[in-house]
Amino acid sequence: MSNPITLKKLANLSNFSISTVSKALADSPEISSKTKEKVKKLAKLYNYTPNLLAKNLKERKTRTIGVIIPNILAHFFAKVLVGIEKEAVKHGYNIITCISDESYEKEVKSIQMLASGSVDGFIISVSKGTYLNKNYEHLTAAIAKNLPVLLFDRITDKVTCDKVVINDFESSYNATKKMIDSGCKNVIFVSPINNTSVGVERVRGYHKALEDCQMPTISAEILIIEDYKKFSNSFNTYIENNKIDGVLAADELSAIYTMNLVIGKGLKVPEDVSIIGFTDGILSENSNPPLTTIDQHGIELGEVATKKMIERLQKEDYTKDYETITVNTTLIKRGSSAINL
Amino acid sequence: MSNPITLKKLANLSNFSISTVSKALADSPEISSKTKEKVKKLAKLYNYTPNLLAKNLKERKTRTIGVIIPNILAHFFAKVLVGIEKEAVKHGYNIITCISDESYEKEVKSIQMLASGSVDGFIISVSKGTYLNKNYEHLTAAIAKNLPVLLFDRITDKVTCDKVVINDFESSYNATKKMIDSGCKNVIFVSPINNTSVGVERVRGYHKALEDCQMPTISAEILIIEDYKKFSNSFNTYIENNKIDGVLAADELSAIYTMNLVIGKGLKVPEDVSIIGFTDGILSENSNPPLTTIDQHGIELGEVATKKMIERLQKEDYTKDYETITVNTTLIKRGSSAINL
DNA sequence: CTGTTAGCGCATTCAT
DNA sequence: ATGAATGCGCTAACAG
Repeated sequence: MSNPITLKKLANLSNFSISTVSKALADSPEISSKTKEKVKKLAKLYNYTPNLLAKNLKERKTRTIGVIIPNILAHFFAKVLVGIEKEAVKHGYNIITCISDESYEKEVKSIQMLASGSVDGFIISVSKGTYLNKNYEHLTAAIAKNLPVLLFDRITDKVTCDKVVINDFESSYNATKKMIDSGCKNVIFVSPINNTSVGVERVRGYHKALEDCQMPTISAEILIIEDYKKFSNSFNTYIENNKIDGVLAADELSAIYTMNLVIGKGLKVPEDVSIIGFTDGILSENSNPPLTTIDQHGIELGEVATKKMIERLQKEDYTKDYETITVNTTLIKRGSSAINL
Repeated sequence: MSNPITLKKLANLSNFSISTVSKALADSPEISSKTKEKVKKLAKLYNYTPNLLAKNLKERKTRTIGVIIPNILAHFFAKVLVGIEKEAVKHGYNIITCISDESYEKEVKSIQMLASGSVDGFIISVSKGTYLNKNYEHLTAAIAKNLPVLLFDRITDKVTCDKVVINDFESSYNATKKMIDSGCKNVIFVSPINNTSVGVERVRGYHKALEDCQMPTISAEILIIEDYKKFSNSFNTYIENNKIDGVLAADELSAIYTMNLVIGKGLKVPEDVSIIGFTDGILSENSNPPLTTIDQHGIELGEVATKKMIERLQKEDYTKDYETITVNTTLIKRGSSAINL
C-alpha cells in the first residue's frame, strides 16, 4: 500500500496549511469558496485520495464488516454472501470474508484476527463445530469489545444479538404437509446439518406435520448424513428394507444426492417418490428431474442482515433493542414432487 | 471498533514507558527478561490486543488483499476463493472480497474503493464487461500506485503483472480429441464466456483438435450463450437441423444445461451424444448422468495465486520479475461421455 | 536496559 | 477565513 499524495503535500503545493486543506476538502463552512475551489482542483490534479487507514485510526472505525461463513461452496451461503456484499458496497462498506469450514477453531481464530481493529462488526453463521462445542464465548467477547455481532441462519440462544433467520419450522411443516396431502404415506427426513439450529427447527416442523396429519410414527425417520459415501451405503440398505414415498432434505445437495440414490434403485421420481429440498440453487434448477425446493432467498437474507448491521453501527449504543428478523421462504414446485401448491 | 486496552494504559499500569512495553511485547533483545515477563503477564491479564489500524498506519501496510471476482455463484470462482482465503489466513493475511458481477463499472469502483489504504494488493479475475470495454486503466493505475495486481483465469495481455492460469488451450484440445477418438464426428462447442481470455483459448484448442484430426469443418460450430432461455430455443432448433454427437462446454453450467436439452430432445447421453464440461463442481458430480469434466483445480489455483501475491508483497520492488504460472487441469471421466482416458 | 521523541496521515479544537 | 497544535495507537531511532 502506498499513496504518496497526502494532505501535507497538498498543503505545501497550495501554500495553505494542512488543516485548511483538510477542511476545504471536507467542504467545511469555515473555508472560503475560493480556497475550496483551488484546493479541490489541486486535489483532483494530483489524484488525491485520503488515506483510509489514518482516517479510520482517527475516527476509530473501519467501515468494514467481518463476515464468517461455514462453507462458501454451499450455494446458500454463496447467495447470502452476494447479498451481503451488494448491500455493504451500497453503503460504502467493505467486507472481509473468512471461511470457518465448519470448524470451531477457525471460527474463533477468524474473529480474534479481525477483532483488533480490522472490522466494525461481524455477520456470522455458526459452524457445526461450534454447535458441537457449545461454546459461544468468542461471540460474546466480540460484543463485549463493542463489536456488534449479527447471527444469520445458524443462530444460538446463548448469544444476545441481532439475528436474521428464515421460517424454518413453518417451511418444513408446509413442505411435509404438501407431500402428505399429495398422497405420501412414508415421508422421511434427510439432514446433513442435524446439530445446527436450522437443522433442529426443520426436524421440528417435519415432526409436527406428521403429528397433525396423524401419520403412523413408523415413518418419522430422520436420516443423518455425516459422510456422503457412507450415507450412500446406509441409505441403499434402508430403502431395501423400508418403503418410502417422500423425502424432505435439509439442504440442496442432500436432496439431489438422495434423489440420485432413489433413481439408482430403480424408483421413479416423482411417481414413486416425491423429493423436496431446502435451498434453491443451481443444483436444484438443473437436476433431472428438476428439484422442488424451498427457496430461502439467500440474497435477500444477506441484504437484510447487512442493512441491520449497518443500522446498528450507526447507533450510539450498540447493545440496545436487539431484533430477530424472519425472512419468509417460497416453495418452488418442480418435477421432483407430485405436490400441489 | 473499539479495543480500550492500549500500550499507553499498559504502560501506566506497569510503570514502564510505552516504548518499553511495546518492545517487551515484541520480544526485543533490548529488554530484560524480568520486564518482559511482567509486561506480558499484564498484557494477558488485560487481554491486550494491539490496534492493527495504528500498526498498519505506522508500517504503511494492511496485510489485506483485495479479491475481485466476477461471480461468486459460479462454482469455479467459489473454489478459487476458498483457496485464496485458506492461503491468506495461513500467512496472516485477510481478504476483502468484491464481486464485480461481470460489470466493468463495479470492477473499477471496487478497485478505487480499496486502493486508498484498504489493501496491499489485488487478486483479480477480469469481468466480461471489462473485456467488452477493453479498458484496463484501473488495473495499471493500481500497479502505478504501488499496489501489485495478480490476474487469474481471466487475464489480459494489456496489463503487465503476475498471472495464474490453467492450460486452457491444451485442456480443450485434449477433450475434443478424446471425443473424436471415441468416434464422435460432429463435436460442437458451447460457450457462455466467449469474449473472455479463457473462452478464446478454449475455442482455439477445440479448433486445433478438429484441424489435426481433419474433421469436416461443417461441424466446427461454436454456440454462444448470452441468455440461457434464448439459448434453449436456439439450441433446440439447431439440434433439429444438425446432427451432433459431441459437446464441449466452456463451463459447468452450460454443460449441464446443454445436456438437459439434449436429453429433452430424446437423445441418449452418452450413447448418442458425449458431453464434456469445464470446471468440476457439485453440479457435475451430481447430475444425471454425472458429467465428464475438466477439473480446473480451483482451490489450488487460488492458493498458488495467493502465495505468489504474498511473495511479491514481501519484495522490495513490486515491479520486477513478473511471472505467469500455469496450473494443469485433470480430465475426470464420468457417465456423460464415452471417451477413454 | 529503559525512556524520550518523532512521525505515520488525518480530523479537530483552539487560537489568530 | 486560516493556521498551529494535539492526538488517534503504534514503532523505532536515538538518548541516557
